[in-house]
Amino acid sequence: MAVLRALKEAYPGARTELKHNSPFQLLVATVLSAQATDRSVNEATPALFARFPDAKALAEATPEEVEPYIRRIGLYKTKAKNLVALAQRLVAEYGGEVPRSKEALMRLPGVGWKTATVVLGAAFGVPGIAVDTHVARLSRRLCLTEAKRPEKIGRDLESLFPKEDWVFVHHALVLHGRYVCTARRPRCGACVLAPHCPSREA
DNA sequence: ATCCCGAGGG
DNA sequence: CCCTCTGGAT
Repeated sequence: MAVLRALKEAYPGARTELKHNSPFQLLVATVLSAQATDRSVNEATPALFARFPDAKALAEATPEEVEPYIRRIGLYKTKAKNLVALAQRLVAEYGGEVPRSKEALMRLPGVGWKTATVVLGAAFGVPGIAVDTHVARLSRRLCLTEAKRPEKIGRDLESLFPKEDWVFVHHALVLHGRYVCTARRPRCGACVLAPHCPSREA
């Protein structure tokens, strides 16, 4: 598929830009990234992970202790409460490790379908195309789907690309959405996908 | 459908 | 000022 070839050339080895040193840290960073820029998350997590390096450390904290580290990310009260509860459940139910099934991940507070799919792919190499605001927007513009629900968009995309490329496609579309096919003023003149895009602007 | 929410861009 | 940012829970 032409879109896949263009993405591979433009974003070779695309992967998450969220700073992390373990599956636990990736899970926390991904929860924090909801409705936030990865930049704001990456500015907060070094200090957060220095103070709470693993699930055990975070499980012993209170939400009020966590809030100052993540306040500038936004939605901080909900996220602080979710992260502490999440860490406590990792310790209580999974020996402090991150579970490797989507069902188990989605039972954790603050973790929905998108976050679970991202963590499985990025941390454990489980194939899947997570659909966030960028992937949804680009899929619409490229007319790769007509669906609106993220799970359905994901299934449509997975039917279009080889399974071994699913995780790459997710990250490449996110990067392309972040830097080129932006929500407000897409830079169609600099877009490697423009030849294949029905929505391109002159 | 609504709420959570700070920060940067246009 | 308004829109957007790798959403999830109610």
